Amino acid sequence: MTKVRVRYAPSPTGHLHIGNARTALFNYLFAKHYHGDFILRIEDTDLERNVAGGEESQMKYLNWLGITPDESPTNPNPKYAPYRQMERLDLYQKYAQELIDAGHAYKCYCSEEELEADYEAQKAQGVVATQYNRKCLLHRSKEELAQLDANNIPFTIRVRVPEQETYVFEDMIRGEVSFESKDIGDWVLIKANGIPTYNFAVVIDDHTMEITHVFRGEEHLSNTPKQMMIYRMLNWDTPKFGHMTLIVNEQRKKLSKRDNSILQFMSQYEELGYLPHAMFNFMSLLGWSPVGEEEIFTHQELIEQFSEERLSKSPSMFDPVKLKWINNRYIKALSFEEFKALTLPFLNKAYDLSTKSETWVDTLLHLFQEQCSYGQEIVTLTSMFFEEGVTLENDEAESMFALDSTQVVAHTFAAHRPEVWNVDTIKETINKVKEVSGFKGKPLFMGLRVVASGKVHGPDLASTLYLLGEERVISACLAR
RNA sequence: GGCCCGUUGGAGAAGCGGCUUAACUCACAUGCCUUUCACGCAUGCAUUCACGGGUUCGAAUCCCGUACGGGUCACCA
Repeated sequence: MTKVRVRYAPSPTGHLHIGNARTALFNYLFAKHYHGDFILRIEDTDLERNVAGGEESQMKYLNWLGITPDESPTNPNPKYAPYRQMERLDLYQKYAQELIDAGHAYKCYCSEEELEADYEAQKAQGVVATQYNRKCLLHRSKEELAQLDANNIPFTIRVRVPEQETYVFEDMIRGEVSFESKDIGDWVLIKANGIPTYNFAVVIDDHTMEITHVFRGEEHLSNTPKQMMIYRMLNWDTPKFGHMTLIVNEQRKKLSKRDNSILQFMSQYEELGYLPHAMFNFMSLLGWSPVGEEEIFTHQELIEQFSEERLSKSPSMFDPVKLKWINNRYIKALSFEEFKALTLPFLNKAYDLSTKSETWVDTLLHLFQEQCSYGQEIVTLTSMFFEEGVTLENDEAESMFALDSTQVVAHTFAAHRPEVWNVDTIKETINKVKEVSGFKGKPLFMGLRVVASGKVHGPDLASTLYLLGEERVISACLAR
């Protein structure tokens, strides 16, 4: 069997998007599972949408995720280089000319205005799936075409779509899929500016780079017959295709980059303090499922377990709750030092820590590692320790606060306040309160908690009181 | 509208003709543990797989139709 070669081919139009990242991930997993190569190719033929730094950003976040290309623009294999389409223009021209010579393609001098007018006319007649009317193939004389050419009228190169051909392929995910050539109009191979369209360039590149398998989003399914016809005309073998499910939002709509209700870029998750391995793990579950019951996997396990046969056909919903859950699992597994390195910058940015001791900060961080689901969450998780005063959070807190036992417990605590304020002495004091007041369990713990913090839930009580600070806790107790 | 794809619990999702009286995960509920909370652990949560028909001894799984949802129809990728 020939070596597996797959590619991820983004256009450098922005940051790495979750959909693209997942495409890259599955291609990578597939390649590594079969000990093949994963190639990064840049499809920069849309000059208007290219953004400066787009390519670097793609690489940066691929790298962040731990997806390392075996070949890329910055790490080329001379046999296949270059890896940017704009550097391969000669190649596309060469094959376009070959197709013209063979009668499979022709020059089209129709202007955009003409085309638009024609599409409008077709629509007026009730045609919804408009196609090019083949004016330049059928309805212009040789003389007219020569004249247009002599006048340097800009032209595109269109493929002459064969009559009555059927394009059947065995999709690695969907099984047999077929399309009819009559449903496809003569499409553009080379744009008027001399740059190839995606559907043409991708064929030339995949073939010349010896790509064996192509995993891409479902939105490319209907591009496949267009590409297949080029493979046929050039007498090339097609790679194997696998069309992955769309990632949809809660409204079951394809994730749109303009949809702000969901964070969709790797950069955003990095900024929020999500862990790359958790993202990697989460995305692997978007349209793929493992064999067993476990859902948490390392890189290596994912590579070993990955199988294209377990790729799903139905759309997968992007579930931020599950992402948080997975990320929390990874955060729990962090060493305290790692957790601190992750969260401290967020804390520092949000609050003034200059008056706090290192012990105080460490105690705080220790307390929340279990429940923290992403770096920045530490800010909201710990907000009560940076606020002035106490606000009862809800009805439950209010009724707890109102209990007589609560008053007794609070005053007893204040009366027996420890000489030195730390977690151990506070624990001793709580026990002292138990002895003196006779209250234990819920009335004791909840009472103190609600008086000091206004909340009925929270981390370990002694640590909470310690962090809240002696002055605040005692004055709150006395005020009750 | 043409073409293509999908439809399993509150959510994700397994299932590929009998081992399924439908895994697993999240969420939710209850119990245990913990002097409180959280963590953890245990248990519960679809008599049913969009709907209708068919094939079969047997169907969530195969076939046909209907409904609903989605994708795509560019000189974008």
